[in-house]
Amino acid sequence: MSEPKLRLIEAAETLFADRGFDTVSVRDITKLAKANVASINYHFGSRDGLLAVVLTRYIAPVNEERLLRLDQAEKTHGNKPVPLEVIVDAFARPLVTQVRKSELSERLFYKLLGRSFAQQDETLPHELETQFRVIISRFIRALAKTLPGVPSEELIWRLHFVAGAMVHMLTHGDCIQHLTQGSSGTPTMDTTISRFIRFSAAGLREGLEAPPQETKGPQGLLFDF
Amino acid sequence: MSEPKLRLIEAAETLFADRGFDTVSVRDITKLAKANVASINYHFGSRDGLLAVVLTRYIAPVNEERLLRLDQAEKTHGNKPVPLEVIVDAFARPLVTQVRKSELSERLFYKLLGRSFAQQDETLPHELETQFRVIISRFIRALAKTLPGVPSEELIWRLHFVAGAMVHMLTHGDCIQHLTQGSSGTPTMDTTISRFIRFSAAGLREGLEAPPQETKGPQGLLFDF
DNA sequence: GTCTATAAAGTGATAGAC
DNA sequence: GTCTATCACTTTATAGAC
Repeated sequence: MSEPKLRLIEAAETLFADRGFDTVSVRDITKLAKANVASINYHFGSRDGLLAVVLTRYIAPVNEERLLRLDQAEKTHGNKPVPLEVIVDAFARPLVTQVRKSELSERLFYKLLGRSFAQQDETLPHELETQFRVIISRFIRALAKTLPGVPSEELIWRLHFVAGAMVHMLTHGDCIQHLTQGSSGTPTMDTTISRFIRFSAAGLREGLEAPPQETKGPQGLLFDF
Repeated sequence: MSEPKLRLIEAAETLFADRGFDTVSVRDITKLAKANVASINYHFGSRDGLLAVVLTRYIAPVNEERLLRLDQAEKTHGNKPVPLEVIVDAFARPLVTQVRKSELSERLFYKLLGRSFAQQDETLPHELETQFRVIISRFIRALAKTLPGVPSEELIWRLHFVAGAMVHMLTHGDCIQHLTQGSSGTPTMDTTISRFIRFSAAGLREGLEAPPQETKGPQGLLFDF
């Protein structure tokens, strides 16, 4: 990847994260990247071409890592169901690991991904739409194994509630952090994700009796939230 | 309110709900409303003036009803803590009651409110920003009474997870409904809200032991989810 | 209140020189 | 690959006739 091309991508990421995908112009991006106005069309064909690159760049690795972690968790647990906390962890943890591989600040990275996950219209590259379908069906399958009594329609809704909570955490995280700050120093995304996992797992588990002693083994051990 | 002015508002609601707040032009709106291009500036001063009206029109009543329902619930429960399901119901149920008072279709109404709740930048009218702050602190207070062991920082995050799940339910409800449909007829928003309430209450309750007999009275009775 | 015409600025994209 | 100049179009807003 040529250096100016990368500069355009990074400028676009910054502006899209900050102001949304619709209100940033080609001129805004080229100005921030100190490139000339024609460069976006030269390198990406169009503004939409650049947007597709930006949308895909971090989400694709996150989605890959989600599937990898879920596979790994299922291998670890043999034919026993994977604990809900582990499933949600596989869903959310890749955000934290991928932010470290990026050049963006934590704040911008999370905003960008939050906006991308919330995206629904035809702007979304076909590749990502497919990925999301795979992710959903794959995680639903894992959830169904852990929660055999819950109908799949119910599971689908619950997974989307989890996804919604995650998107909101990403897009509003800085405001919320600002609201709560002062009480206990600077919370990092790690503690936030822990909160998120505990909340989501409890919501997913809803309706089940508190795990009695005999099922506590597979569900409660080896897990330190 | 003059009739053409109302037509402009309703056209704007339809288009904003469908395509978002940024990509709809004054011309799109006046065309759909069969009004003159200058009419928006005449009636609302500017495009932003109309947007502020649209944003406030349904959210303000929803927020008022939220507070009313929560007050009512606390009165009903005397000095006992309000069950989590009742608190979440007060938070979400106004969506269903207000959709009936609107002229919009259910689908558009929910999309519009979802987009409005997700809004965060300076576009948000100052009045709404204040309302949201009141709502959050009021519901946090109620939650703190029901969950005395949970630190307020944790409660704030959990309430925002609930809000995020709600926004996602509103904005993606039609897609999700489409995904799950076929298995059990046409789910209405009422059943979806029930799912949402059960999920959210369980997430909020996380960490507490399953309510033993002596606390089951105030928490479990008179409630039919 | 309604309408046309138009101002003033911004938009994405491209031709063509270097 | 880079850059300027420019095209064709859209944007919000407004002046001024009716």
